[in-house]
Amino acid sequence: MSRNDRLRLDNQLCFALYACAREVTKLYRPFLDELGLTYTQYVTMLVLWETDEIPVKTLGQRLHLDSGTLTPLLKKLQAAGLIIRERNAADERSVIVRLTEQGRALESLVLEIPDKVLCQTSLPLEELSLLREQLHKLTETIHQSEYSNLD
Amino acid sequence: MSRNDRLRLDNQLCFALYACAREVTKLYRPFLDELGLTYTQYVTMLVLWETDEIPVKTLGQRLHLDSGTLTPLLKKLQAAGLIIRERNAADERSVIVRLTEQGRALESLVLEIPDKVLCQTSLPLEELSLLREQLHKLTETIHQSEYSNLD
DNA sequence: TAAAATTAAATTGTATACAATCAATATACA
DNA sequence: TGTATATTGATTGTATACAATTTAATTTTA
Repeated sequence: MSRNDRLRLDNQLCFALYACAREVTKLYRPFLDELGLTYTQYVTMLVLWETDEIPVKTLGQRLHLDSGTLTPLLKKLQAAGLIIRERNAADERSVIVRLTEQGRALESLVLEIPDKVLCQTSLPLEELSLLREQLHKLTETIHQSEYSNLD
Repeated sequence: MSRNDRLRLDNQLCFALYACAREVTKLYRPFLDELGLTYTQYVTMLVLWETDEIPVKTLGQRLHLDSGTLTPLLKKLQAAGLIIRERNAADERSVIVRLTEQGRALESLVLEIPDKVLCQTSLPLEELSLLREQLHKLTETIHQSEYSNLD
């Protein structure tokens, strides 16, 4: 690749990711708006539906988000009646997030959303699945290299 | 895929994109910090190095960003002396963004960054290139479907 | 075991994102 | 021509992201 081409926006993997992530997120918005959830709140709920009673720390590791993002977001979910936050009695430094009945019930209203969104991409399921695996791999590799940089 | 699996975070293409995009962006931060640029400011500069003297509107289409994001960002780039913003004399509704000498000079300091970042992903170039193409395709498909929804 | 180091959240400050609205300008067309 | 419509940026308000710092609790260690 020539010196010039290397900086072309369309040759940047980072920009392809950045733009694509935002476009896909936009597809979720109309569905999530109906439920009063933002996209980040939605993925947070996905984790909680998988693993209830989880420390903020673990939630952050799962979502690649820190407390600066999660604390205000979780306060909003709590204000909406979907979760409860309480200190871990065994270790008061830790805050445990727990679903309310209402929070648990919301899962059934969300079940169809991923399919509806994927349909709009009009790509074969297999291709989407492959893409997802490649992204996981890349994310993991980067994450590993970040940890190894802590030496 | 079972009813349960469909909502698993790790099965969501959207989350794979969302997390991966943020991880890759983080790889740029140390390099961009040295130059006093944020990631969004960096991709904005990439467009300007390709196409100088561009309306805000076109810049937004290229970056998939609207004026709510671009206006304050461009004011910061102007304050940093990298660009000039001026109304188009031929159409006063439009604002033209133009590089300063300093803005143009910055390109040479950025040339090596993409390679340095990609190295850290330790993926074969060919694989990265394929991934980029798939993302472009997906982004375009979504974008098209958004336009067709305007009926 | 008391001081030092570590850990987990919360807080603070800066910079996006983006929907919704507004204001200025330009265009269409009756 | 004169007005309705459309276009372009700017503004406002809400919600992330994330670095850096602070606070409180726990663990390590001299």
